[in-house]
Amino acid sequence: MTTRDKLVQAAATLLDRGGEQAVTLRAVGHAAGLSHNAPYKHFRNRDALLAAVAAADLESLTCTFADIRSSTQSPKDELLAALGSLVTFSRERPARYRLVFSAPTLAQADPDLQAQSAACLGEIMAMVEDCKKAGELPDAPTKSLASLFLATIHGLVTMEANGMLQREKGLPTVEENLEMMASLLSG
Amino acid sequence: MTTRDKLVQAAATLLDRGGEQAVTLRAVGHAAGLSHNAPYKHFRNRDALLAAVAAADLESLTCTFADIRSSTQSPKDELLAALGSLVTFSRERPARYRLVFSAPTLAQADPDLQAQSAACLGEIMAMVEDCKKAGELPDAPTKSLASLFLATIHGLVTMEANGMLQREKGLPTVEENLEMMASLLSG
DNA sequence: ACCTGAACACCGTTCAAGT
DNA sequence: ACCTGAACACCGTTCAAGT
Repeated sequence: MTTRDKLVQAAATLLDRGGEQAVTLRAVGHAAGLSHNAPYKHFRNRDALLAAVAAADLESLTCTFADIRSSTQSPKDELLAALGSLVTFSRERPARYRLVFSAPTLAQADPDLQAQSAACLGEIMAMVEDCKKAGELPDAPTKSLASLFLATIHGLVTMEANGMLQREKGLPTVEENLEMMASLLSG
Repeated sequence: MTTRDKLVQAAATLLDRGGEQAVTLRAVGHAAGLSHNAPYKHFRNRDALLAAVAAADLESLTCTFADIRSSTQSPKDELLAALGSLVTFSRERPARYRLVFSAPTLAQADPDLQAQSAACLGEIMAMVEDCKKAGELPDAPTKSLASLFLATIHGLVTMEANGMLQREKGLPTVEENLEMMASLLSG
C-alpha cells in the first residue's frame, strides 16, 4: 500500500467519522503516521485529496454495479439492486456520498472524477438497456431513462439526509418512492 | 431594514459571488458596514447565519409557488412552472440552492429550516392535488407524487451542476428529462 | 524523491470593554 | 442592547532544509 493510498484511506476514514470538516490535512497526515504537510507531496491541495477519495469510491461503485450486472437476476432486479446499493452507500457513508454526487466544485475541477462518474452512469445505462430488451421498461431513450433513475435516487436520498422525508410527516420512504416509480413506469 | 436583515443580505450576496467559502464572518460584517464579529450579536455562529439565509430563500420560494398556484393556468402547467422556478434558482444561485436543498448538517440542526422546507413541499403537494382532480396525474398518493417530483428535480439539477448532464455525452437536459417524466406519467 | 518543521495569512470564536 | 478590538486556537499553504 503506497503512501498515497494511505493518505486517501485516512481521509476516507475521517470523512466517515466526522464529516468533511473533520478532514484537515493535519489530521490526515497524522492518521497516516506522517507530518501535517506530507499530503502536499502527493496532492496539489486539499480539494485534490478529496477528489481522490471520491474517485476511489466511484470506481468501487462502478465495480459493484458490474458485479450485479453479471448476476443471474432479472434485468429489473439487477437495476433495483444497483440503485439500492446507492441508497445504502448514502446512508452508511453520507459524507463520502456527498463528495461523489453532490460536490460541484470538486467535480468540475477534476476531469478524472468526471470520467469516473461517466463510467458509473454507463453501468446504469447498460442495465436499463437490458431491462428494455426484456420488456421490463418502456421504450424511451436509454440515456434518458438512466439519468432519470440516477437523478431520482439522488434526489430521494438527499431529501432523506436533509430530514425532508419523515414517517411522522406521512411522507413515503426512499424505498416506497422507488416502488411507486417502478410501478408507474410499468404501466 | 434591521441589522440582522442586512447581515443575511450580505451573506446571500457573498454566496452568489463566491460560493460558500466566500462567506466568512469577517466579510459578512464588513459588507454590512460592521466589525468582524458583529454577526455574533445576531447569530449563534456561522451555521446559524447560513441557516437564516436558507430559511429566507425557502420562504421566498414558497411565496413564488403560492403565486403560481393562484394563476389561471392548468394545474399541470402550474406544477411545471413551479418546478421550473426551482431549476432557475439552482442555475442562477447555485450556492444558495445548495444551502436550501443539499445541506443536511444545517437542515438537521435548525427546526425553523425544517418547518420552512415542509411548507415549501406543502405547496407542491397542493399543486399535485389539483392535477389529480383535473385528471392530469395518475391516482397515486399525493405525498408520494409530490416528494417524487421534488426529488427528481433536485437530482437532475444536482447532476447538471456536477457536470454529469452534458450535451456532448448525448445526455438529455434537465428540461428534456422533465418532459419525459411527464409523458411517462401521463400514459 | 519524499519528508519535516517553521512560518504566514486567514478564519471562527471568545472575552473584556465601550456606548 | 449592540458594537468594537484584542486575543486564542486552528487551518491551508508555502518554503527552506534535511535524508
